[in-house]
Amino acid sequence: MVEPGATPWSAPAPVAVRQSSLRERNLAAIVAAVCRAEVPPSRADLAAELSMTRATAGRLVDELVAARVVDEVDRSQGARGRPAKGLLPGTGIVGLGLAVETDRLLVRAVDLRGRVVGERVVGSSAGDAESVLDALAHQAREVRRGLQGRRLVGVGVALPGIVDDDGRLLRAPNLRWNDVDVAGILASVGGRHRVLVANEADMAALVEAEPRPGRLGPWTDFVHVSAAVGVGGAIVSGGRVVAGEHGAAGELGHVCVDPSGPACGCGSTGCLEQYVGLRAVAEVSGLPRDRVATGLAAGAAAGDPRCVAAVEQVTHALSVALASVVNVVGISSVVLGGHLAALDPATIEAIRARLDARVIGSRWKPVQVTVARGDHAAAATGAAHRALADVVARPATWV
Amino acid sequence: MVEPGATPWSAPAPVAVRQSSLRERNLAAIVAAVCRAEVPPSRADLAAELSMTRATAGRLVDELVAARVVDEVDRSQGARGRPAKGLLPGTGIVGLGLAVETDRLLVRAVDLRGRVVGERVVGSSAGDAESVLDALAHQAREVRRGLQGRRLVGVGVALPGIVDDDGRLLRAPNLRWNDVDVAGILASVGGRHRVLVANEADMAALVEAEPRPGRLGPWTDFVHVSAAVGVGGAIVSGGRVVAGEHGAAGELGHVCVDPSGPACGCGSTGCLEQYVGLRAVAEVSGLPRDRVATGLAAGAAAGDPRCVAAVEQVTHALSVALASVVNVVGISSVVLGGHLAALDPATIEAIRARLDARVIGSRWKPVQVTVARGDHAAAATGAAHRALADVVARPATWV
DNA sequence: GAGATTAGTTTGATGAGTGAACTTAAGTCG
DNA sequence: CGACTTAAGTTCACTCATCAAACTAATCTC
Repeated sequence: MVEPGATPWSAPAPVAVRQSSLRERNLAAIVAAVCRAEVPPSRADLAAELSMTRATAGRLVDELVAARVVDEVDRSQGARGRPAKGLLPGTGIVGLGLAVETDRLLVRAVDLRGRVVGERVVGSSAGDAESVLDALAHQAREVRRGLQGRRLVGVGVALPGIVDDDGRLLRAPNLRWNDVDVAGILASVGGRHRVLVANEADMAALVEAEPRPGRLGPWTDFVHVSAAVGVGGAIVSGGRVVAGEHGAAGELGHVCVDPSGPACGCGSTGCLEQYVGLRAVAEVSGLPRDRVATGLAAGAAAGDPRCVAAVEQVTHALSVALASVVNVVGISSVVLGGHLAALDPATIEAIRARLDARVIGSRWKPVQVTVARGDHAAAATGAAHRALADVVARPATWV
Repeated sequence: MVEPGATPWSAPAPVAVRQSSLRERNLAAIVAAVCRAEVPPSRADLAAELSMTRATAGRLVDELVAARVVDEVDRSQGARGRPAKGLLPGTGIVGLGLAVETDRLLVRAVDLRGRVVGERVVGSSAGDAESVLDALAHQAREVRRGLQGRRLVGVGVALPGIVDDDGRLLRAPNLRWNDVDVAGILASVGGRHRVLVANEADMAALVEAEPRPGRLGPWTDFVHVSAAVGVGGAIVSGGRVVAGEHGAAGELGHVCVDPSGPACGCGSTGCLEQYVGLRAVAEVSGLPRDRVATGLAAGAAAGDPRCVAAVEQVTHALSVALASVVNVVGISSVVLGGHLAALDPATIEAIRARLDARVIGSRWKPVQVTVARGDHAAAATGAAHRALADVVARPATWV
């Protein structure tokens, strides 16, 4: 996953900054502050928080209001002095999120406040990439038509596979797609906007990190496991999804649990996916695939021996694989998503305890394990957030 | 490892930027450009490269020259026009790097050009932390005394253990130290400068990424394995060492190779360290510990069955453990250091090939495996670089 | 030695933020 | 009810870093 502005982190700017960069920077600071605020701040609040003068804050906010990136609302409360006008992320700015899942196509339009302002979900007829993506594009255009004068600022696409920097899907085993130019095929949906393509696990993790655009959730550093037929993952550090060289970071499904374990489609043996993927869990537990999420914990609680065995297998494999991950990336919170989000608290605690035993740093900071918030369209929401992230990061281009 | 203050320019600034930030930023851009240049650039070269005007470049360079952060040199070559004055990183700026190893204490003074301008190596009498660190501080003061008017800008300390953000060594199994306030004990060495403490693997990786301060080496994204009695590691992305929440990232030694393997001191089982650490390799190969680096490859080549077995064990364990790491962090280059740097090319290739088979992204980007440059004081050099990094990142505070 | 060429410097203009004074729109209190 | 207090927002002159362009300096070429 590539960052919006792509000037990496804090690297010494490769090129000089000029006066206009100052303004861009401060516009971004204001948008970020408005997005993360719990209550709508006034211009004066922003000036104090960002240690700029009221004059500057006022001028910049005026520009943002004109561009509809922030909205003014009445904040009539019985305070002394001239009443402040509260500022909120603009509802006139929306991002479009698209997702291809193994059996569904999703489109979501989300505004800067994180509200869903348009949605479509359709079952996908398995088929070749071109026709499935055409169907998706059609749905997206329908959602776009319903936006009623709101400003579309970008399109994100979440895919269950490995994606390169140019928006090409290199490989999606569970879709049986190889080397598909997704960004190119969907370009028409974005109009003049770039179509941002990324792995669904990264997109889902984005929502976990930022439940609303520009507003960090309770977790800013965690490893996100998103389990379905395939097991993916993402590493989030400081509220940002960590990319690998080719956006290939976070392939948790292929961390080795046991080198003498079963062969995996990836060419290796004993991969995590072979223990906790939907296919494996369904087989061991005897549950049909679409009942695993809802039925596994209940089955185990009821004493069904196959369900108990499946839960034990999941617990064991996750604790081994995640311990390696936590030791390597030094991030000690884990969020479980997909069908793993339905595990019961006792199992979660068992995983946590076994992880603690294997993690070298747990003595100073115990490992935390939680489950993802239940959003049936996390990846699509994340894709929309991804599109909106550009406005939050560089509002100057939208003013 | 924590970044030097660095207000990231690209991340949403938590606070407004003002005119002076512009200057700070552009000073940093110039220093970075001077450091990474292959030939000493002129003011005009810098202006062109950074797309600022010659006027601006000239003024900022003048300030840096006055502060001795960059030096002017004659660049008399038969070119037309007024001869340019070349610019090089200043030799008047030095960082001090300290390292505690299991049997040695090292101190190195390095200038901004990456030249060693002072060094001391002494054997360490095993002892309690306080007395060992006092001895180290004494050596450091001696080196500092020999700096002859150069400006000391910081002190870095490399330690074989886990370190927290405040410069406390939490745990160093191979030194048998626990919870030592290293930064506090060594504060006198730094004078008014902060003492920057980090894991030796991170410091060594820094030198691999940046052979000279501010100048990236051939690898900017890699996983660095530093093997000795303990096995540590560091993840370098974009030329920067990735920190975990508590600088605990990169604990490669405790990635699980086989959950049913031997117990490890960390409380887990089958950790990489139990297969490729100096202790394990010495035992399997029958070589004395201090001969492992030099004798292992030779022994295996000569057909010694114990050495062959040791090499096979190392090959197997590294390929399993590193595959997980590469899949998780999405970085496909691996640099082997410590006694692993002495493995012969055939073994390196065998590790590479087995890794390729296990890495999900290898189809698009084959895994690369190389060995570290042989620097007997990599950690101390890295610590000195770490101290100098602050000048490169924020020269304005030194002007 | 005149001319060409490029490095570096000087000078005034521009744009963005600062500080302080000013205006506006409430609530408070006699 | 009207004067006073309080705080938000606005205006305006000022500062500072960069830009643009003219100018000076030093060397090579012919």
